Order: sequence, then structure tokens, then C-alpha cells
Amino acid sequence: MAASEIPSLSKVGADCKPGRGRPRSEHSHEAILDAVLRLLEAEGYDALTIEGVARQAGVGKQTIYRWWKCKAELVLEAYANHAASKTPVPDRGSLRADLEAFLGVAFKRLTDISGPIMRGLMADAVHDDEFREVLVSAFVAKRHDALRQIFQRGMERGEVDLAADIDLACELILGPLWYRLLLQQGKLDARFARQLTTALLAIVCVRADSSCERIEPVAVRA
Amino acid sequence: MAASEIPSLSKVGADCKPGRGRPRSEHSHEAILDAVLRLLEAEGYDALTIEGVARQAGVGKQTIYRWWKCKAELVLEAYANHAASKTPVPDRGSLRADLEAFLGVAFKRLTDISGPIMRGLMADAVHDDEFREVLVSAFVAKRHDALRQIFQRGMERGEVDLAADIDLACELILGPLWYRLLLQQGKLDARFARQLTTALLAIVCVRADSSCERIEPVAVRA
Amino acid sequence: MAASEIPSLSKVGADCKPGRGRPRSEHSHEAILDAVLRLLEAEGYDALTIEGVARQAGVGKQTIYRWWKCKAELVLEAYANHAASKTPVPDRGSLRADLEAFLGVAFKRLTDISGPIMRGLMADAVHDDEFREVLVSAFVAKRHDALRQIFQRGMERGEVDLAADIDLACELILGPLWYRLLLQQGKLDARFARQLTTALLAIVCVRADSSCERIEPVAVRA
Amino acid sequence: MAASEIPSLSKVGADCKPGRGRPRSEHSHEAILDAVLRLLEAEGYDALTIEGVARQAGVGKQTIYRWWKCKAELVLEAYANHAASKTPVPDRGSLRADLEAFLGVAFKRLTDISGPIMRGLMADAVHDDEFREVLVSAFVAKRHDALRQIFQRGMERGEVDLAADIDLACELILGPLWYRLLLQQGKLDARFARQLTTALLAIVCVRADSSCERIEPVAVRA
DNA sequence: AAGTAAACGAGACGGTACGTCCTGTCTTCTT
DNA sequence: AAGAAGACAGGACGTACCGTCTCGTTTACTT
Repeated sequence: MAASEIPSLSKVGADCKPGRGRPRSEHSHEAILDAVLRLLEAEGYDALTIEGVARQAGVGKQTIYRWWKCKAELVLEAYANHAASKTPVPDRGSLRADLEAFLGVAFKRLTDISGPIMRGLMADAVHDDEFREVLVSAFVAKRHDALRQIFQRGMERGEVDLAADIDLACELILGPLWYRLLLQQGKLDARFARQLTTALLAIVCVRADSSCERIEPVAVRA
Repeated sequence: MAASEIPSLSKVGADCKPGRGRPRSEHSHEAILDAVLRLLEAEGYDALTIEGVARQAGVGKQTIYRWWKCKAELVLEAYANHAASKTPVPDRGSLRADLEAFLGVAFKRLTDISGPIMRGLMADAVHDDEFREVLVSAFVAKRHDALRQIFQRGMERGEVDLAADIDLACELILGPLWYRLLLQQGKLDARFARQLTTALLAIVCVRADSSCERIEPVAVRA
Repeated sequence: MAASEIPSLSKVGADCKPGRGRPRSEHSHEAILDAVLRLLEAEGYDALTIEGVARQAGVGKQTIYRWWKCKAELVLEAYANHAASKTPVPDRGSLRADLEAFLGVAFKRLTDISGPIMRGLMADAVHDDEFREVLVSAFVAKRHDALRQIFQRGMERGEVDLAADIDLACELILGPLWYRLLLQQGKLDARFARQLTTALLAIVCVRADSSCERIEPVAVRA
Repeated sequence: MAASEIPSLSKVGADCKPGRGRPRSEHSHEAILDAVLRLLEAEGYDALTIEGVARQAGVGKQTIYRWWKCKAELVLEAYANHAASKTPVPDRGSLRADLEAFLGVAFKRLTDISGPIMRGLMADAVHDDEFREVLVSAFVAKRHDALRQIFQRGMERGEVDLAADIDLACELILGPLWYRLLLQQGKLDARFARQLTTALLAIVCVRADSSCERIEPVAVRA
């Protein structure tokens, strides 16, 4: 996905008419996003304030409010620009391998850096419907689509039952993922990735033949 | 469930020594919880403030802070007292029936009343570690245990593979449940209950025999 | 009074060199002054803002700042153009009659329309030295001169003592006038006009003869 | 006038019920008024802001807003407490002497210190009706009354005509005083004090006898 | 009965951030 | 050049809650 595809979440959809008036200051734009990242790292999501960002960026508060609706959108753009949803989803030959690879990367990122940020964004999405839509369409949906692509590939390979409900399968992965992330009950580690993968294979794989069994006989069993 | 089972989350564990000084005013206690419920209904979780509760209850702010750490704990107690997590989990004869019944009740409540409240509590749990523990042990864990019990029963019936990871199975249900609840993407309806149930059966049920197939041939498939 | 006599307070003294570049837009000029009058009437002096005028006039802010230094100057010009300080000061035959006529007209205008505006201008003059000079020379001084003329006429008629300090007399009229206007303590009505007139006659009139007494026996006495 | 008579202009009339709740912090009260005086001196009336006072006093903004309606009331109290309207008005034997003494003191103070403050207060009084009332009753009226007292004494001495309108006389003094103060046109000096005094004597003094003439033959004449 | 001690209502306190408004300047394209 | 448009840094506004604090007032259980 080219960088230019996510040029800006700010003023979503407002594809800057070339029109009249002073054009948006790219310098301020960057200073703001920089400040956000710096403050996120230094103080954490909860301690981040619009006022603090303005101060740190040397920018008027209005300049922030002009382009973003709330702190969450600001963080989302800063973070998206930064770790710009690199979702390669390379073909590793089998559904199991693809899933484990996908989860491995996702878990890694959530454990290392973006975990606290994603938790903060999700919390804000809960009490701001407008932002929730943005978060879903700009972030969550992309992960869902990446997963979808993986299952689709599995289907093409003949691993996945043609009648399987792929969207449900995605939810069965993303749900537990967020559950652990938000409640901090249980690690997002390789073991969990393997467990989830195995469980999902048990659900979506073609039955009566050995395609699943072949890979691992007894799915989620300890 | 006897009232004494959830005597009070306030000042958790502080089982009111009979000691000296004026005893806690039960009148104020009730007035506060009443006010919380009234305000929750009238204005919603986000608009609820400690100050507002004190005002509505005709109570000093200190009296609230004396017994509860934050608004989330306050709401949790008010709500727990109210719709006091009655989770009977009656035996309906089969794992499928038990699961669907459980999810039916849970979805109903979340859709009708408690959805917004649970979402608010979860959001607060995200940025308050202390409360998160409370929420988990006082609420989430109970649901998990109820599910656990259902799967256990299935195991005793011979429906569930003895080697199945029941805790993982619980997460595979509660995860998607919260996922839909928090992101408001997709309904918590009977269809979803059936889909989840079927998927879980595919995972935990004994293989090579037809115990699963018998109930519904191709699990999550459309 | 011809329009050319108060051609513009804007860019005071800068009598638009015919020079190069686009000439000043008379259309914008008028739109701005119109907007000022409309807003003054609708919202009052205090609520008037440069930004609001620009919006209302469909004009860039810069176009206002290019020609006026502050909102007060803008208002002064709009108002001066409008009720263009028509001070005929016709000779009514006696000092008393002239003074009462002058005050009558002045009070009428201040009571009907221009009171709030003049109060606003005066308030601004207090914290803006530059504008204060403008206000004095463009407005206050004119009133002073008109009064001066009246007293002068009285002197020529022999009513006023040749040694009287006419400027002081003017202050003794304008001072109380503004005092009542600004503090809104006491009306600017015919009675006050008569009282002021009588008091001033007592001060400036030729003594020992009956020129004053003739007109009204006991000056300011109830 | 005892200091205790002007204990506080804040929350005017709210004579602090001894009642319930934490009592007002006298420490904060003083810190605020101190800060006001310090900032007034350092930066001037116009540069004074509620925010700045709060910062300087080490006090929450709300604590200021709780007791004062606006910056003007704050300044008025600070200033009143400080130079607490010491208006002795001692009897100097004659109306002329009393008036000149009164004006001398007033002019001195306005020239030295309080001039800019009084101008600022007056400007604010213009666009805040509520404060205007306060300013009038807490300050202007007192000056008026002091003058009234002087004229009254003159009346008792037989200097002032029993039918003279004393209130009008007061306006004829205070009007020109404020006029010069606000417009900064002409000094508030001994000469002006003498001129005003002489003019007033011409108005209110008993005619036909020489009580006025005796003091100075030709009143306001140059 | 007097004393002690905690809980209570009230509400003031120092803080912090909010989101809005306006100022005066600037930068662009258009006329 | 002047103009319309509108973004920019800055700064104060007045509000809302936070969590803490200090009052005077109950309301028990000691002594």
C-alpha cells in the first residue's frame, strides 16, 4: 500500500481543494504529528492532551482543532503515518503458516510499541461514535481485510471449505486478540498465536479429508 | 443470589469493623447508588460525574470518595446490585443448547440495557489498571467461569474432547462478543449466537465420531 | 455638509495617491461601512468584531486592516459618515436660547441612537492613545468648537463677560454631559439642558447688570 | 469611615453566612488582591487578566470567579482596600478652601497613581451595566457625597444659596474632572482646581451680597 | 452523662484541560 | 497593487470536574 494512499486522516475526505486562501501549512502539520509521537512515547496516551500537543508543536490550538476532531483522531493519524499499516500478508504456502505469520507480526507490534496506543484508541472509540467509525474504517477494517485475504487464499488452495464464513472467522481471531489486549488477561505470544490458528483451522477447514488433521491432529487440545 | 453475595464493592474487602465512630449511613449508600442508576439512564455513562452523583444524591462528594475509588467502581456496584449478575446456567441437555441459551441471555441483556454501561466500564478499565482488576474479578471472570461450567458439563456428557482447552474456548466466545459490543460492528443477535456456538462446537467436540456433525453438519458454513 | 468634507477617516491623511496597482475598491469600502452600521444596530458596539464585519461585508480581514487601525476607527468613520456631525448652530438670538438649542439637539441624538456608540468609542479611546487623539480631533473637538462659537456669539452680543474663560465653560458643559452619558446616572433631557444652561450663564455672564437675572432670576436654584 | 465598613466588595452583599461548608480562605483572598495590585503596577490595567492574577496569586481561576464577576470588580476591591477611599473632607473654614482642598487631593491621587486605574474601571463600566452600578455605588457616589457634604457645609455657613441645586453642582465638578481624565485633554492641576472652584462659587453662592466677590472678584475669567 | 471518633452535608480550594473566540499577520490565487 | 479567502501563532475567555481540604453537625460506641 503506497504511502500516498494514507496521506492524511485529518479533515477526513476533505481532499484539499486547490482553491483560495492560504494553503495548509505542511510544516505545522508535521510539527503536530511529531509532537504527538514524542508525547505518546514520553507520557503515554492518557496523559496526551490537545493543549500539550499545541504547546510541544509550537502551534495554536485552533490549528489542531481545524484539522482534527479529537485527540484520538490525531493519534490515529500520527500513528498510522508512522507505522503505516504495513500489512504485506505474504503467501507462506499454507493457511496455518499465513495465519501464524500474520498473528506473529501483529502480536509483536502490539506487545512492543503500539499496544498502549491501540488500547487508548479503542477506549476513546467507545465513547465517541464518530471516531469509532473512523477507527474502524481506517484501521480495524484493514486488519479484517488482511485476514480475509489470508482465508481467501486458503480457500483457493483448497484448504478452506468453500462454504466457510470467512468474516466470522476473522472475528474469531480479532475478538480474542482485542479481548486479551484490552483486559491484559493473558499474553499475546507465539503460543496464543498457535492456539488461535489451530482453533480456526478446526472451524474453517475442509472436513472428511485430512487437510486439517494432516497439519495438526487435535486442534485446540492442550 | 442472596444480597450478601455482593454485599458491596465499595471499600472492597473492608468489612466494616463495628468499631467506633458514626457508622456508615445506609441511607446515603442507597441514595448514591440510586442516583447513579438514575443518571446512567438519563444521561449515559460518559456524562456521569462524581460531582453529579453527589448533587443528585444530596450527598457530599467526600462521602463518595470515602467508599469508592472512581466512577467506574461506583457504576459497577450500582449495576451489579441492580441486575445482579444472575447467571443460573441451567442444564439444557446438550452443549449446543447450553451455549445458545447462555449467549441468548447475555446478548439480550447487552442489547437491551447494559450494553452502554459495559462499554463504558470496559473503556475505563483500559486506563485504570486497578479498576481493570476489579472489573475482571467481579464481572468478566464470572462470565468466563459460567462458560467454563458449560463446557465442563459438555465434557462430562462426552460431547467435548477431554483434551480440549476450555479456557481458550471461553476466550473464543467472549472475545468476539466484546469485539462486537465495543466496535458496534454487527449485532448481538440469535444468528450470531448460533454462529458462535457452531464454531465452538467444531473446535472442542470429539472428532472422528459424529457427535458434532449430528447436531449440525457443517458448522460455520453459510 | 458635503460628503467630501469627511471623505474618509480611513488611513487618515493618506489621500490615496493615484499610484500604481489596483485602486482601492469603493465597493468594498461601502460594504464594510454598511456592515458596521448593520452590526452596530443588530448587536451593539461591544459585540462588533473586525472578523464579524469582514464576514458580514464579504470582505477579507486584511482589506479592513489595510485601511483602519482598529474597530473604533472603523465605527467612527461609519458613524460619522452616517449621522455626519451636522452641527449647524444657528443663531437663536440669545446665549440661553443658543445653548439650550445646542444641548437639545445633542441630547436628542445621544438618547435616540448614538448614545451606545459614543459610549463605546469613549471606552475604546481610554485604552488606545492613538485612537483617543483621532476621536478628539474628529469628534469631541468639533463639539467643543461649536460651543465655543456659541459663547463667542454671546460675547459679541455683550451677554458674556469679555474676560470669561470660554474653553472652561465648554468643559463645564461637555464634562457633565459625558459624565451622565457614561455613568447613565441621570437623564439627558430638557431639564438637564436648562439646568446646565442656567449654571453656565451664571458663570460667564456680565455681572452687576441684570443681563443674567433678566433671563432667569435664580440660576441653578430649584 | 472605618476600614471595617468596606471589608469586601466581593460577592457584594453576600455577608458570608457563618454557615456550612469550608469557609472562604482569607489567605487566598489576600493573595489575589495582592497579585492584582502587583500586576496593576507592573503591567497596567489593560494588561491585567483573570488568568494572570490566578497564576500570580497561586490560585485556581474558579476561586476568582467564585467571588468576583469580572476583572473590573476585582480591581475595584483591590484598589478600594488599598487606598480605601480616605475621604476626610476636613472643614477648612470656607467653601472655597474646602473645594480646593478636596480637588487638590483628588487630582493628586489621580495624577500620581490611580489615574490609569480609574480610567480602566470607567471604560469597563461602559460595557458592563452590572459593574457600572457597583462602581457608582462603591466609588463615584462616595465622591459625590463628599462634595455634597462640602456644599452643605457652605450652606450652613451662609455661603451657599439655600435654593442652590447641590447635586447639579457636584456634577459640574465631577463631570469636567472625568472629562479631562478620560480624554487626557488638559491637566488635573492646581490651576484647574482653582478654575473649577471659582466657577462653582459663581453658581451656588448667595447673590447680591459680596460673599463670592469678596473671595475672588471675577470668577472664571482668565 | 460526658467524651471520643468517625461519618456526614456542604462547599471552598488548587489544578488542569476543555473548546471557543478574536487578534493581527501571513500566504495563496484572482482580478 | 488590491482584494477575497482563509490558515496561522497566540492568548484569554469562562466552564467543568477532579480529588483534597476544612468547616460545623450528627450519631454511634466507649469511658
